[in-house]
Amino acid sequence: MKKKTTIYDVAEEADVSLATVSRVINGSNVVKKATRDRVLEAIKRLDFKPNQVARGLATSKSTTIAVVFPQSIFARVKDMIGGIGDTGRTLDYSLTMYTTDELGDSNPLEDVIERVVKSRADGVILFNSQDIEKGLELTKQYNLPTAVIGQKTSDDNVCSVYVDAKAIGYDLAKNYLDKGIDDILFVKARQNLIDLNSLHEGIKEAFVEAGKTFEDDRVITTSNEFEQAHNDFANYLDSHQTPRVVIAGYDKEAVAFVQACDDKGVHIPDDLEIIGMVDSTYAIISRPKLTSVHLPIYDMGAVAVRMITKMLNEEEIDERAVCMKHTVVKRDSTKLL
Amino acid sequence: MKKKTTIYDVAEEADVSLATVSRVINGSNVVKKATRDRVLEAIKRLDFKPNQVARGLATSKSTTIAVVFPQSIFARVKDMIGGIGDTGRTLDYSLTMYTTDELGDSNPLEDVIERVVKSRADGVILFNSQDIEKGLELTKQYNLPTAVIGQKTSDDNVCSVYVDAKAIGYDLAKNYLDKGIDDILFVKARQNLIDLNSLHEGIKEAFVEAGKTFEDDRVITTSNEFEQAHNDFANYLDSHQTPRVVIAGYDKEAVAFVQACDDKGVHIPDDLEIIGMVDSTYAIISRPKLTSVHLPIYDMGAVAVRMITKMLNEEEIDERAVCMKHTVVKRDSTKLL
DNA sequence: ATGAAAGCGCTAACAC
DNA sequence: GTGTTAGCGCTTTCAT
Repeated sequence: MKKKTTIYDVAEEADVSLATVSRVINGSNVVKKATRDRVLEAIKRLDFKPNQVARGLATSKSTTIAVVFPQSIFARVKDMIGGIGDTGRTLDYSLTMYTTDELGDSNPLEDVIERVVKSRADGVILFNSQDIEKGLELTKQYNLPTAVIGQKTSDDNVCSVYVDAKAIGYDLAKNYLDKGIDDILFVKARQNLIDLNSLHEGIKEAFVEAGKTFEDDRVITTSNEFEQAHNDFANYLDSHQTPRVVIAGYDKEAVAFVQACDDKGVHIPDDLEIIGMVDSTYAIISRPKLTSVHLPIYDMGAVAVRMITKMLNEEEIDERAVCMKHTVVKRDSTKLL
Repeated sequence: MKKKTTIYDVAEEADVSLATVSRVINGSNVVKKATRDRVLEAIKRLDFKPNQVARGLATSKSTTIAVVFPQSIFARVKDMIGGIGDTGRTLDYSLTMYTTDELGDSNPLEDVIERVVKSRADGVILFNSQDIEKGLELTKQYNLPTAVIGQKTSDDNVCSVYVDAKAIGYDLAKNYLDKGIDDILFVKARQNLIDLNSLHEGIKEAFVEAGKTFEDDRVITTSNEFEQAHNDFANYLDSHQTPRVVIAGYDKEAVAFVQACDDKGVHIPDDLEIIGMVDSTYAIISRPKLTSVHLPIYDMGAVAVRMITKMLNEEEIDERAVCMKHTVVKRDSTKLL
């Protein structure tokens, strides 16, 4: 294992001091052109790659952002990974990946954040989840710049990117209420991109405005596991009157509901209309194709990274909680929308 | 922003030298119990977190493994991320995430590896892809321990985890050939977990053994984009005789084919049998449910990390290319399997 | 415009 | 057992 070439080697090769080499690689413009060229050439000749670790120690910055993922989210966020990855690369930040598991028992968010702190990441990206509050407390305590995806929050050290979940719920419910339909079922499934509690609030609000109430028994909470969800829905349909409209927290569960309807001979969209969320491949695969709330996933990831870097560079931040625009993509599972 | 507490602070607080503190946090067993306790207490009192960056500089190790992902893979590997994440955590390695895009043009693997080298990761995990050879050349050149997922390779500095794609192709084809069916179509789609070229080889081999040849026009290459694939298949069915068996490189494409059949009134599995790969949620969502080749995704991720750490610690490695067992999960899209 | 030297926070010889 | 000290590879004053 041949030793890595260091800044000293380059300095010697170019016959300058290491300070000058440092200046060149950091783009300082005080270096004379001739000298700079000589250094650049030496760098090339020796295939020198500055050691980020040493640089990190010297500057007390790691140019690293930690991304903490609920493991389950991967299936639905490939585009977001794209946004995060591309932006990190563009801004020259490394991304360290931390996973938390579904239930958060064996590897709670708090432990993960401890790790992040030890790693000296400059900032961290968190996803909306049950235990995010505890996480935010910790990042505040460590003064760790934080971006939250999927939930509106802000603080001294935290920014967020989210979609207006309340409006989604409100608009959807109001649309049907206006048409005299109040027979709505809300399928709550674990979801880290849309704050389902707010969405629930929105539905309730629309009902109140219409002089009605959205009862708690119009909410069904289910598993993220397809067959399990499918089962739950089949049971539901067996034991309840078929609702007229289903608002599902995530496309996958919407598809499960569609299939349960299919099994029971409930026709979509004539007997029942259903709306999914996220607008993932599941929405397109479904038969009938799913009407779904589209989220600007890629951009949300990109914005999250950008916000963190702004906090790090103490750039002006006009909005610490950025609301991204969602759109409802109408397909074949609705007709009165 | 209050300054982080360092090993010096702890040393002072505990009234020992920093060397002793270092010994304590590194679990050296030469420290007297009383001293150790005093140090431990000071660490707790000051909430000291050793700086991994400084440690990395001092040891010339980053205890970091870089994971390079084709961005597209995320949707299908959440379990693998689980395996990688859990194992990394257990072994106390950080994981740095690098994404490459679909086409590899704007962010070629080579550039990513340059970044990895700069970051001083101890090792790197790569996925099977078109341009992996160039990547391996580079990691060899930099003497960077590498684990490849999804393709059999090995070298001085590289290990791999893979499934026997050739056997998958061979077994599947042979099964039908033995039953007198040679009307097989192979759907090739981009896939980073199974080496589709080897799979193709396997099919060919079974044909040769049966005294036949598997013609090149029995292979259809398609997009990873669902609607596009669906379209391609619809066109195919319109312009060709309907095959008896379809082997699809990935479940999503298999589902697209199923729907194309559905549109044309081709009955599955009576008229046409179809087999998917990976055994993802798509296989279960499909109607009829898809027979699919199941991969031990989580374990593949875990093994990849473990192999790298073995290389790093110069542990004995009995097998540098580990073949994982796949299984065929029979569901409703086949009947003669 | 360039060099010398003092850190950044930690590990690991080497002393005692 | 514990302390002293020399690095690890780089950035950044401060001189020159």
